[in-house]
Amino acid sequence: MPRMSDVIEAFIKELFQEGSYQTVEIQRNELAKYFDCAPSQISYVLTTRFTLGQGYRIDSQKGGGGHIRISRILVDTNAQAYRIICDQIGSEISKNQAEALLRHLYEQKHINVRELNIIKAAIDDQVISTPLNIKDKLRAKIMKSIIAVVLE
Amino acid sequence: MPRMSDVIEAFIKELFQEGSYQTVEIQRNELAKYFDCAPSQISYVLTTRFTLGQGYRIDSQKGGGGHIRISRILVDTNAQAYRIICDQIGSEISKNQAEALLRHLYEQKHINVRELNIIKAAIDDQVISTPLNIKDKLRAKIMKSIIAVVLE
DNA sequence: ATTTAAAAGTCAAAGAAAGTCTAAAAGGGG
DNA sequence: CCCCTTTTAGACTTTCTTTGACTTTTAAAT
Repeated sequence: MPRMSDVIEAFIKELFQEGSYQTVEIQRNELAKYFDCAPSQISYVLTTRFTLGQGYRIDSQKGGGGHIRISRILVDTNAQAYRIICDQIGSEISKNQAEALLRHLYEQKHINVRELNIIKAAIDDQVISTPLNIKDKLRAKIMKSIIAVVLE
Repeated sequence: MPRMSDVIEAFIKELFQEGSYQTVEIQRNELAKYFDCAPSQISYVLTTRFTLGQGYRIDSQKGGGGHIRISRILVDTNAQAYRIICDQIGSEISKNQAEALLRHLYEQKHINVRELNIIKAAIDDQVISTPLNIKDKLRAKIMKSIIAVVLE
């Protein structure tokens, strides 16, 4: 059973593909009706899968004729990308968030598959598990260190 | 009576056979129900029989629609090389030893400069420094995990 | 201006997985 | 037979997803 959230995520990313838009507009209730889910699930997808670190910005308007606009952000320098990503990572980051971020770096062709796998291997949950439970902190540090290299 | 764990192990390995997949996805509760055992027994089988050293990587997702993905890495030729390197690494490795090893991998053209730098970034002393002083242990785990990828 | 209705936002509870930890049971070697 | 290791079971925890009730904002209608 595929997750609804994944389906919705894929659907929205499809919209970007078609005609290679930088911006996509949706109506939350419409989309919810289309997928037969709660409107707040659309919000959930947006906040977990279309974050700044993943290269998207959301803005929206309430009220009649309201809508949600999802924009792919353009970063012109690697330094800028680095800063945004570091902000997103913060002082700790879960496996999931980290992988979402890596997927984005891959999609943007900052890293290739092999590099993707190397990095995943480095931040793997089992690998960095320690007596103290500081996995997420550790992962954040490793990620930042590596990303500095790949955006060099 | 054959051990349940062995049966489950064989079953999962069967799945790899069918169609020669490199990756197999299971649902822990499903499988447990199928074999009429505790879900945690599935976990037990995975942690004892599908370790990195045995050439597998596990990766999972909790929550609705969650699953466990088991990937087979390292086919025979490289498996041997891998074991040798792992033995060399042991349960801990200093920064210097690690870098010597990486230099060697580089000279043997198993990794390129960029990959070398990525890996160095991951095992950097500052990066993996922890409250308890388990840097070298941590580094050993990270190295082993990454090397499995680069020998793939 | 005021009201109304049509959006989107928020938050918390319920649900659906997998993970962890420990105790008990079963095997196996000496 | 006894001790040590491996296996099995189960209770409890953590993480992620889904749902729904309630709130806020705003355009349109009166």
